[in-house]
Amino acid sequence: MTNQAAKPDARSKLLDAALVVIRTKGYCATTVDELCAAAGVTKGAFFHHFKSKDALGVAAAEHWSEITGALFAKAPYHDHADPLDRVLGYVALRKALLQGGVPEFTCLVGTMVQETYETTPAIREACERSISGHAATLEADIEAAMRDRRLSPAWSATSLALHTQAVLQGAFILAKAKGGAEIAADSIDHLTRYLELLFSSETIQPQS
Amino acid sequence: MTNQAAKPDARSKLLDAALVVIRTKGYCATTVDELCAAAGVTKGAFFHHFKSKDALGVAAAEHWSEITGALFAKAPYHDHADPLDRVLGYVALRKALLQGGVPEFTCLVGTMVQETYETTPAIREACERSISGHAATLEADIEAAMRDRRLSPAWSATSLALHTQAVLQGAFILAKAKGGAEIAADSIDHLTRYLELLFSSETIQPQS
DNA sequence: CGCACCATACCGACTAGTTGGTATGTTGTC
DNA sequence: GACAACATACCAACTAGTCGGTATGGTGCG
Repeated sequence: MTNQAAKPDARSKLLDAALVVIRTKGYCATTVDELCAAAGVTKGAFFHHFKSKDALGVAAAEHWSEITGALFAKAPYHDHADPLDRVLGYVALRKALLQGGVPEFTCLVGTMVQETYETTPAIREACERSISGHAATLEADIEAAMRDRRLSPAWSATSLALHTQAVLQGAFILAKAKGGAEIAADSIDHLTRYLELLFSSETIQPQS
Repeated sequence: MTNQAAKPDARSKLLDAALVVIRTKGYCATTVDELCAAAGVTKGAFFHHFKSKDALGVAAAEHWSEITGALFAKAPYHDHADPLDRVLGYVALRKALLQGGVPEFTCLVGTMVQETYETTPAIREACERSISGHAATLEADIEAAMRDRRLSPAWSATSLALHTQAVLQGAFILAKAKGGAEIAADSIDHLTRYLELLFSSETIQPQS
Protein backbone atom coordinates (compact mmCIF):
# COMPACT_ATOMS: atom_id res chain seq x y z
CA MET A 1 0.00 0.00 0.00
CA THR A 2 2.77 2.36 0.89
CA ASN A 3 5.40 1.97 -1.81
CA GLN A 4 7.58 -1.03 -2.89
CA ALA A 5 6.23 -1.56 -6.39
CA ALA A 6 4.98 1.97 -6.75
CA LYS A 7 8.15 3.70 -7.92
CA PRO A 8 11.13 1.39 -7.55
CA ASP A 9 14.46 3.12 -7.66
CA ALA A 10 17.35 2.12 -9.89
CA ARG A 11 18.98 0.04 -7.19
CA SER A 12 16.08 -2.33 -6.63
CA LYS A 13 15.33 -2.50 -10.35
CA LEU A 14 18.93 -3.58 -10.90
CA LEU A 15 18.75 -6.20 -8.15
CA ASP A 16 15.52 -7.63 -9.50
CA ALA A 17 16.97 -7.73 -12.99
CA ALA A 18 20.07 -9.45 -11.64
CA LEU A 19 17.99 -12.32 -10.23
CA VAL A 20 16.57 -13.02 -13.65
CA VAL A 21 19.57 -12.42 -15.87
CA ILE A 22 22.24 -14.09 -13.71
CA ARG A 23 20.13 -17.20 -13.20
CA THR A 24 19.66 -17.41 -16.95
CA LYS A 25 23.16 -16.68 -18.22
CA GLY A 26 25.39 -17.09 -15.20
CA TYR A 27 27.28 -14.38 -13.35
CA CYS A 28 30.32 -13.96 -15.59
CA ALA A 29 28.37 -13.97 -18.83
CA THR A 30 26.05 -11.27 -17.50
CA THR A 31 27.39 -7.86 -18.50
CA VAL A 32 26.78 -4.60 -16.71
CA ASP A 33 25.26 -3.11 -19.85
CA GLU A 34 22.87 -6.03 -20.11
CA LEU A 35 21.82 -5.63 -16.50
CA CYS A 36 21.20 -1.92 -17.05
CA ALA A 37 19.13 -2.61 -20.15
CA ALA A 38 17.05 -5.24 -18.33
CA ALA A 39 16.49 -2.86 -15.42
CA GLY A 40 15.80 0.12 -17.69
CA VAL A 41 18.51 2.26 -16.13
CA THR A 42 21.80 3.63 -17.33
CA LYS A 43 25.35 2.69 -16.52
CA GLY A 44 25.72 5.83 -14.51
CA ALA A 45 22.95 4.69 -12.20
CA PHE A 46 24.58 1.27 -11.88
CA PHE A 47 27.91 2.62 -10.69
CA HIS A 48 26.19 5.19 -8.52
CA HIS A 49 24.67 2.39 -6.43
CA PHE A 50 27.35 -0.31 -6.78
CA LYS A 51 31.03 0.41 -6.79
CA SER A 52 31.73 -2.61 -9.02
CA LYS A 53 30.07 -5.53 -10.72
CA ASP A 54 31.25 -7.76 -7.89
CA ALA A 55 29.58 -5.45 -5.37
CA LEU A 56 26.32 -5.99 -7.22
CA GLY A 57 26.94 -9.74 -7.02
CA VAL A 58 27.19 -9.54 -3.25
CA ALA A 59 24.10 -7.34 -3.02
CA ALA A 60 22.19 -9.69 -5.31
CA ALA A 61 22.99 -12.64 -3.04
CA GLU A 62 21.74 -10.67 -0.03
CA HIS A 63 18.65 -9.62 -1.94
CA TRP A 64 18.05 -13.28 -2.78
CA SER A 65 18.32 -14.21 0.90
CA GLU A 66 15.71 -11.62 1.81
CA ILE A 67 13.23 -12.61 -0.88
CA THR A 68 13.51 -16.36 -0.30
CA GLY A 69 13.61 -15.85 3.46
CA ALA A 70 10.31 -13.99 3.35
CA LEU A 71 8.76 -16.60 1.05
CA PHE A 72 9.58 -19.54 3.33
CA ALA A 73 8.93 -17.68 6.57
CA LYS A 74 5.29 -17.15 5.69
CA ALA A 75 4.74 -20.57 4.09
CA PRO A 76 2.05 -22.75 5.70
CA TYR A 77 4.28 -25.79 6.35
CA HIS A 78 5.19 -24.21 9.69
CA ASP A 79 1.64 -24.85 10.91
CA HIS A 80 1.98 -28.62 11.17
CA ALA A 81 1.94 -29.89 14.74
CA ASP A 82 4.53 -32.62 14.15
CA PRO A 83 8.00 -31.19 13.47
CA LEU A 84 8.69 -33.98 10.98
CA ASP A 85 5.60 -32.91 9.06
CA ARG A 86 7.04 -29.41 8.97
CA VAL A 87 10.27 -30.69 7.46
CA LEU A 88 8.40 -32.86 4.96
CA GLY A 89 6.12 -29.91 4.22
CA TYR A 90 9.15 -27.79 3.44
CA VAL A 91 10.45 -30.37 0.98
CA ALA A 92 7.01 -30.69 -0.59
CA LEU A 93 6.93 -26.93 -1.05
CA ARG A 94 10.31 -27.04 -2.75
CA LYS A 95 8.90 -29.57 -5.18
CA ALA A 96 5.79 -27.48 -5.74
CA LEU A 97 7.98 -24.49 -6.55
CA LEU A 98 9.41 -26.25 -9.62
CA GLN A 99 7.20 -24.21 -11.93
CA GLY A 100 7.93 -22.21 -15.05
CA GLY A 101 11.19 -22.28 -16.95
CA VAL A 102 14.46 -23.59 -15.52
CA PRO A 103 15.91 -20.09 -14.92
CA GLU A 104 12.81 -19.23 -12.90
CA PHE A 105 12.95 -22.02 -10.32
CA THR A 106 16.70 -22.50 -9.92
CA CYS A 107 18.83 -20.90 -7.23
CA LEU A 108 20.78 -17.69 -7.69
CA VAL A 109 23.43 -18.31 -5.06
CA GLY A 110 24.03 -21.89 -6.16
CA THR A 111 24.68 -20.59 -9.65
CA MET A 112 26.91 -17.73 -8.54
CA VAL A 113 29.05 -19.64 -6.07
CA GLN A 114 30.09 -22.14 -8.75
CA GLU A 115 31.64 -19.35 -10.80
CA THR A 116 33.11 -17.25 -8.05
CA TYR A 117 34.21 -19.55 -5.24
CA GLU A 118 37.89 -19.33 -6.14
CA THR A 119 38.04 -15.89 -7.67
CA THR A 120 35.71 -13.58 -5.71
CA PRO A 121 35.73 -14.30 -1.97
CA ALA A 122 33.12 -11.65 -1.16
CA ILE A 123 30.53 -13.30 -3.42
CA ARG A 124 31.43 -16.77 -2.20
CA GLU A 125 30.88 -15.66 1.39
CA ALA A 126 27.56 -13.99 0.58
CA CYS A 127 26.39 -17.20 -1.12
CA GLU A 128 27.59 -19.30 1.81
CA ARG A 129 25.63 -17.12 4.23
CA SER A 130 22.53 -17.44 2.07
CA ILE A 131 22.67 -21.24 1.84
CA SER A 132 23.68 -21.88 5.44
CA GLY A 133 21.22 -19.32 6.75
CA HIS A 134 18.40 -20.97 4.86
CA ALA A 135 19.44 -24.45 6.01
CA ALA A 136 19.49 -23.18 9.58
CA THR A 137 15.76 -22.47 9.41
CA LEU A 138 15.22 -26.24 9.15
CA GLU A 139 17.41 -27.26 12.04
CA ALA A 140 15.02 -26.62 14.93
CA ASP A 141 12.32 -28.78 13.33
CA ILE A 142 14.80 -31.55 12.52
CA GLU A 143 16.08 -31.52 16.10
CA ALA A 144 12.55 -31.58 17.47
CA ALA A 145 11.70 -34.52 15.22
CA MET A 146 14.79 -36.33 16.49
CA ARG A 147 13.81 -35.69 20.11
CA ASP A 148 10.23 -36.81 19.53
CA ARG A 149 11.43 -40.12 18.21
CA ARG A 150 14.29 -40.41 20.68
CA LEU A 151 16.87 -40.72 17.93
CA SER A 152 20.51 -40.13 18.70
CA PRO A 153 22.01 -40.98 15.36
CA ALA A 154 25.45 -40.69 13.84
CA TRP A 155 24.34 -37.68 11.80
CA SER A 156 23.59 -34.18 13.07
CA ALA A 157 20.58 -31.98 12.45
CA THR A 158 22.91 -29.47 10.82
CA SER A 159 24.28 -32.00 8.35
CA LEU A 160 20.79 -33.22 7.46
CA ALA A 161 19.57 -29.66 6.93
CA LEU A 162 22.52 -28.99 4.63
CA HIS A 163 21.93 -32.30 2.87
CA THR A 164 18.46 -31.13 1.86
CA GLN A 165 20.10 -28.13 0.25
CA ALA A 166 22.64 -30.33 -1.49
CA VAL A 167 19.87 -32.45 -3.00
CA LEU A 168 18.04 -29.33 -4.17
CA GLN A 169 21.14 -27.76 -5.68
CA GLY A 170 22.05 -31.03 -7.39
CA ALA A 171 18.50 -31.38 -8.65
CA PHE A 172 18.80 -27.94 -10.23
CA ILE A 173 21.97 -28.96 -12.04
CA LEU A 174 20.26 -32.03 -13.45
CA ALA A 175 17.30 -29.88 -14.49
CA LYS A 176 19.67 -27.53 -16.30
CA ALA A 177 21.42 -30.42 -18.02
CA LYS A 178 18.19 -32.12 -19.07
CA GLY A 179 16.28 -28.94 -19.81
CA GLY A 180 13.31 -29.68 -17.58
CA ALA A 181 12.06 -29.96 -14.02
CA GLU A 182 11.09 -33.64 -14.13
CA ILE A 183 14.31 -35.18 -12.78
CA ALA A 184 14.53 -32.46 -10.18
CA ALA A 185 11.11 -33.53 -8.94
CA ASP A 186 12.23 -37.17 -8.90
CA SER A 187 15.27 -36.27 -6.81
CA ILE A 188 13.13 -34.34 -4.35
CA ASP A 189 10.89 -37.40 -4.08
CA HIS A 190 13.97 -39.44 -3.16
CA LEU A 191 14.78 -36.85 -0.50
CA THR A 192 11.28 -37.12 0.94
CA ARG A 193 11.62 -40.92 0.99
CA TYR A 194 14.95 -40.63 2.78
CA LEU A 195 13.47 -38.40 5.48
CA GLU A 196 10.52 -40.74 5.96
CA LEU A 197 12.78 -43.77 6.28
CA LEU A 198 15.20 -41.98 8.59
CA PHE A 199 12.48 -40.94 11.00
CA SER A 200 10.13 -43.89 10.82
CA SER A 201 10.43 -45.71 14.11
CA GLU A 202 9.01 -48.92 12.67
CA THR A 203 10.73 -48.54 9.32
CA ILE A 204 8.66 -51.16 7.56
CA GLN A 205 9.82 -51.22 3.98
CA PRO A 206 7.04 -49.61 1.92
CA GLN A 207 6.76 -52.46 -0.50
CA SER A 208 4.92 -52.80 -3.75
CA MET B 1 53.56 -47.54 -22.95
CA THR B 2 52.67 -46.39 -26.41
CA ASN B 3 52.13 -42.68 -26.06
CA GLN B 4 49.67 -40.66 -23.91
CA ALA B 5 52.12 -38.87 -21.62
CA ALA B 6 55.11 -39.36 -23.85
CA LYS B 7 54.75 -36.45 -26.23
CA PRO B 8 51.32 -34.96 -25.77
CA ASP B 9 50.21 -32.78 -28.62
CA ALA B 10 48.68 -29.34 -28.25
CA ARG B 11 45.16 -30.67 -28.40
CA SER B 12 45.45 -32.97 -25.41
CA LYS B 13 47.51 -30.42 -23.49
CA LEU B 14 44.71 -27.92 -24.03
CA LEU B 15 42.04 -30.39 -22.95
CA ASP B 16 43.97 -31.30 -19.81
CA ALA B 17 44.50 -27.64 -19.02
CA ALA B 18 40.79 -27.01 -19.58
CA LEU B 19 39.86 -29.54 -16.89
CA VAL B 20 41.94 -27.68 -14.34
CA VAL B 21 41.26 -24.08 -15.30
CA ILE B 22 37.53 -24.36 -16.01
CA ARG B 23 36.89 -26.20 -12.77
CA THR B 24 38.75 -23.46 -10.91
CA LYS B 25 37.38 -20.33 -12.57
CA GLY B 26 34.30 -21.50 -14.43
CA TYR B 27 33.79 -21.69 -18.17
CA CYS B 28 33.02 -18.07 -19.01
CA ALA B 29 35.77 -16.61 -16.85
CA THR B 30 38.32 -18.90 -18.48
CA THR B 31 39.87 -17.11 -21.45
CA VAL B 32 41.42 -18.70 -24.50
CA ASP B 33 44.72 -16.96 -23.77
CA GLU B 34 44.72 -18.35 -20.26
CA LEU B 35 44.04 -21.85 -21.53
CA CYS B 36 46.89 -21.53 -23.99
CA ALA B 37 49.27 -20.30 -21.30
CA ALA B 38 48.29 -23.15 -18.95
CA ALA B 39 48.78 -25.68 -21.73
CA GLY B 40 52.02 -24.09 -22.91
CA VAL B 41 50.81 -23.58 -26.46
CA THR B 42 49.91 -20.59 -28.58
CA LYS B 43 46.63 -19.26 -29.80
CA GLY B 44 47.38 -20.52 -33.27
CA ALA B 45 47.52 -24.05 -31.93
CA PHE B 46 44.24 -23.53 -30.10
CA PHE B 47 42.30 -22.45 -33.17
CA HIS B 48 44.01 -25.07 -35.27
CA HIS B 49 42.42 -27.79 -33.14
CA PHE B 50 39.17 -26.09 -32.07
CA LYS B 51 37.14 -23.88 -34.30
CA SER B 52 35.88 -21.86 -31.33
CA LYS B 53 35.99 -21.63 -27.56
CA ASP B 54 32.63 -23.33 -27.41
CA ALA B 55 33.98 -26.21 -29.49
CA LEU B 56 36.68 -26.68 -26.86
CA GLY B 57 33.96 -26.69 -24.22
CA VAL B 58 32.21 -29.55 -25.97
CA ALA B 59 35.48 -31.43 -26.44
CA ALA B 60 36.40 -30.87 -22.80
CA ALA B 61 33.11 -32.40 -21.68
CA GLU B 62 33.77 -35.42 -23.88
CA HIS B 63 37.34 -35.66 -22.60
CA TRP B 64 35.95 -35.56 -19.07
CA SER B 65 33.58 -38.42 -19.88
CA GLU B 66 36.45 -40.52 -21.16
CA ILE B 67 38.73 -39.88 -18.20
CA THR B 68 36.09 -40.43 -15.54
CA GLY B 69 34.64 -43.34 -17.49
CA ALA B 70 38.00 -45.10 -17.45
CA LEU B 71 38.53 -44.33 -13.77
CA PHE B 72 35.24 -45.87 -12.66
CA ALA B 73 35.33 -48.73 -15.15
CA LYS B 74 38.49 -50.15 -13.59
CA ALA B 75 37.55 -49.41 -9.97
CA PRO B 76 37.34 -52.43 -7.67
CA TYR B 77 33.78 -51.84 -6.48
CA HIS B 78 32.61 -53.87 -9.47
CA ASP B 79 34.07 -57.00 -7.86
CA HIS B 80 31.49 -57.25 -5.07
CA ALA B 81 29.17 -60.20 -5.46
CA ASP B 82 26.09 -58.39 -4.18
CA PRO B 83 24.91 -55.71 -6.62
CA LEU B 84 23.91 -53.49 -3.70
CA ASP B 85 27.47 -53.69 -2.43
CA ARG B 86 28.63 -52.54 -5.84
CA VAL B 87 26.35 -49.50 -5.66
CA LEU B 88 27.44 -48.73 -2.10
CA GLY B 89 31.05 -49.27 -3.14
CA TYR B 90 30.61 -46.74 -5.90
CA VAL B 91 29.31 -44.16 -3.44
CA ALA B 92 32.13 -44.96 -1.02
CA LEU B 93 34.62 -44.38 -3.83
CA ARG B 94 33.04 -41.02 -4.58
CA LYS B 95 33.57 -40.08 -0.95
CA ALA B 96 37.15 -41.32 -1.02
CA LEU B 97 37.81 -39.18 -4.09
CA LEU B 98 37.17 -35.98 -2.10
CA GLN B 99 40.88 -35.30 -1.86
CA GLY B 100 42.95 -32.22 -2.56
CA GLY B 101 41.57 -28.77 -3.22
CA VAL B 102 37.97 -28.08 -4.17
CA PRO B 103 38.79 -27.50 -7.87
CA GLU B 104 40.47 -30.89 -7.97
CA PHE B 105 37.59 -33.06 -6.81
CA THR B 106 34.61 -31.19 -8.27
CA CYS B 107 32.92 -31.99 -11.56
CA LEU B 108 33.71 -30.26 -14.84
CA VAL B 109 30.40 -30.86 -16.53
CA GLY B 110 28.37 -29.84 -13.50
CA THR B 111 30.26 -26.57 -13.47
CA MET B 112 29.95 -25.97 -17.20
CA VAL B 113 26.28 -26.81 -17.59
CA GLN B 114 25.30 -24.19 -15.00
CA GLU B 115 26.81 -21.46 -17.14
CA THR B 116 25.83 -22.67 -20.57
CA TYR B 117 22.47 -24.42 -20.30
CA GLU B 118 20.54 -21.50 -21.75
CA THR B 119 23.15 -19.96 -24.00
CA THR B 120 25.21 -22.77 -25.57
CA PRO B 121 23.11 -25.81 -26.46
CA ALA B 122 26.06 -27.86 -27.74
CA ILE B 123 27.84 -27.69 -24.38
CA ARG B 124 24.63 -28.34 -22.47
CA GLU B 125 24.06 -31.47 -24.52
CA ALA B 126 27.63 -32.69 -24.06
CA CYS B 127 27.30 -32.22 -20.29
CA GLU B 128 23.96 -33.99 -20.29
CA ARG B 129 25.46 -36.96 -22.11
CA SER B 130 28.32 -37.07 -19.64
CA ILE B 131 26.10 -37.06 -16.55
CA SER B 132 23.43 -39.38 -17.90
CA GLY B 133 26.01 -41.73 -19.38
CA HIS B 134 27.79 -41.98 -16.06
CA ALA B 135 24.52 -42.51 -14.17
CA ALA B 136 23.64 -45.26 -16.62
CA THR B 137 26.66 -47.28 -15.46
CA LEU B 138 24.90 -47.64 -12.09
CA GLU B 139 21.52 -48.73 -13.40
CA ALA B 140 22.23 -52.42 -13.98
CA ASP B 141 23.49 -52.87 -10.41
CA ILE B 142 20.55 -50.95 -8.97
CA GLU B 143 18.11 -53.06 -10.97
CA ALA B 144 19.84 -56.26 -9.89
CA ALA B 145 19.67 -55.15 -6.26
CA MET B 146 15.95 -54.44 -6.69
CA ARG B 147 15.38 -57.88 -8.20
CA ASP B 148 17.40 -59.61 -5.48
CA ARG B 149 15.20 -58.06 -2.83
CA ARG B 150 12.03 -58.39 -4.86
CA LEU B 151 11.34 -54.68 -4.67
CA SER B 152 8.88 -53.10 -7.04
CA PRO B 153 8.85 -49.60 -5.72
CA ALA B 154 7.40 -46.31 -6.89
CA TRP B 155 10.84 -45.12 -8.02
CA SER B 156 12.82 -46.36 -11.00
CA ALA B 157 16.44 -47.49 -11.17
CA THR B 158 17.09 -44.64 -13.58
CA SER B 159 15.78 -42.01 -11.19
CA LEU B 160 17.80 -43.45 -8.30
CA ALA B 161 20.97 -43.49 -10.39
CA LEU B 162 20.39 -39.86 -11.35
CA HIS B 163 19.61 -39.02 -7.74
CA THR B 164 23.10 -40.19 -6.73
CA GLN B 165 24.48 -37.71 -9.25
CA ALA B 166 22.25 -34.97 -7.92
CA VAL B 167 23.53 -35.53 -4.40
CA LEU B 168 27.13 -35.47 -5.63
CA GLN B 169 26.63 -32.30 -7.67
CA GLY B 170 24.88 -30.62 -4.78
CA ALA B 171 27.61 -31.71 -2.41
CA PHE B 172 30.14 -30.05 -4.72
CA ILE B 173 28.21 -26.78 -4.59
CA LEU B 174 28.17 -26.86 -0.80
CA ALA B 175 31.89 -27.63 -0.79
CA LYS B 176 32.49 -24.63 -3.03
CA ALA B 177 30.38 -22.39 -0.82
CA LYS B 178 32.01 -23.58 2.40
CA GLY B 179 35.50 -23.89 0.98
CA GLY B 180 36.09 -27.49 2.04
CA ALA B 181 35.16 -31.12 1.43
CA GLU B 182 33.68 -31.85 4.86
CA ILE B 183 30.01 -31.13 4.14
CA ALA B 184 30.33 -32.91 0.82
CA ALA B 185 31.44 -35.99 2.73
CA ASP B 186 28.50 -35.61 5.13
CA SER B 187 26.07 -35.42 2.23
CA ILE B 188 27.55 -38.55 0.66
CA ASP B 189 27.12 -40.29 4.02
CA HIS B 190 23.44 -39.35 3.92
CA LEU B 191 23.23 -40.83 0.43
CA THR B 192 24.79 -44.09 1.64
CA ARG B 193 22.30 -44.19 4.51
CA TYR B 194 19.43 -43.64 2.09
CA LEU B 195 20.54 -46.52 -0.10
CA GLU B 196 20.94 -48.82 2.90
CA LEU B 197 17.48 -47.93 4.21
CA LEU B 198 15.89 -48.25 0.78
CA PHE B 199 17.26 -51.72 0.20
CA SER B 200 17.21 -53.15 3.71
CA SER B 201 14.48 -55.78 3.78
CA GLU B 202 14.32 -55.66 7.57
CA THR B 203 14.77 -51.90 7.82
CA ILE B 204 15.57 -51.80 11.51
CA GLN B 205 16.27 -48.24 12.45
CA PRO B 206 20.04 -47.92 13.11
CA GLN B 207 19.65 -46.42 16.55
CA SER B 208 22.03 -44.96 19.09
C1' DC C 1 7.73 33.22 1.12
C1' DG C 2 11.96 33.15 -1.66
C1' DC C 3 16.37 31.88 -2.44
C1' DA C 4 21.10 30.27 -1.80
C1' DC C 5 23.30 25.99 -0.69
C1' DC C 6 24.03 21.36 -1.03
C1' DA C 7 23.35 16.28 -1.33
C1' DT C 8 21.53 12.42 -3.72
C1' DA C 9 20.06 10.22 -7.86
C1' DC C 10 20.80 9.64 -12.31
C1' DC C 11 22.55 10.30 -17.25
C1' DG C 12 25.40 8.87 -21.34
C1' DA C 13 29.59 9.62 -23.89
C1' DC C 14 34.15 8.11 -23.35
C1' DT C 15 38.44 5.16 -22.42
C1' DA C 16 41.81 1.73 -21.56
C1' DG C 17 42.22 -2.76 -21.65
C1' DT C 18 40.61 -7.41 -22.81
C1' DT C 19 38.34 -10.91 -25.68
C1' DG C 20 37.50 -14.40 -29.24
C1' DG C 21 38.93 -14.97 -33.57
C1' DT C 22 41.85 -14.40 -38.09
C1' DA C 23 45.61 -13.98 -41.40
C1' DT C 24 49.97 -15.10 -42.41
C1' DG C 25 54.11 -17.24 -41.63
C1' DT C 26 57.49 -21.26 -40.20
C1' DT C 27 58.86 -25.93 -39.47
C1' DG C 28 59.14 -30.74 -39.53
C1' DT C 29 57.79 -35.02 -41.82
C1' DC C 30 56.03 -38.37 -45.17
C1' DG D 1 56.78 -30.34 -52.18
C1' DA D 2 52.65 -30.93 -49.89
C1' DC D 3 50.37 -31.03 -45.83
C1' DA D 4 49.61 -31.10 -40.76
C1' DA D 5 51.02 -28.86 -36.71
C1' DC D 6 52.12 -25.27 -34.81
C1' DA D 7 53.82 -19.88 -33.98
C1' DT D 8 53.42 -14.68 -34.48
C1' DA D 9 51.15 -10.64 -35.41
C1' DC D 10 47.15 -8.50 -35.60
C1' DC D 11 42.10 -6.84 -35.44
C1' DA D 12 37.30 -5.59 -34.47
C1' DA D 13 34.11 -5.93 -30.91
C1' DC D 14 33.16 -5.75 -26.45
C1' DT D 15 33.90 -4.90 -21.32
C1' DA D 16 34.10 -2.79 -16.76
C1' DG D 17 34.71 1.32 -15.07
C1' DT D 18 35.18 6.81 -15.36
C1' DC D 19 33.84 11.46 -15.66
C1' DG D 20 31.64 15.79 -16.40
C1' DG D 21 27.27 17.11 -16.17
C1' DT D 22 21.94 17.58 -15.01
C1' DA D 23 17.56 17.03 -12.35
C1' DT D 24 15.33 17.09 -8.11
C1' DG D 25 14.39 17.85 -3.50
C1' DG D 26 15.47 19.07 1.19
C1' DT D 27 17.16 22.73 4.58
C1' DG D 28 18.34 26.84 6.76
C1' DC D 29 17.94 31.79 6.70
C1' DG D 30 16.50 36.55 5.93
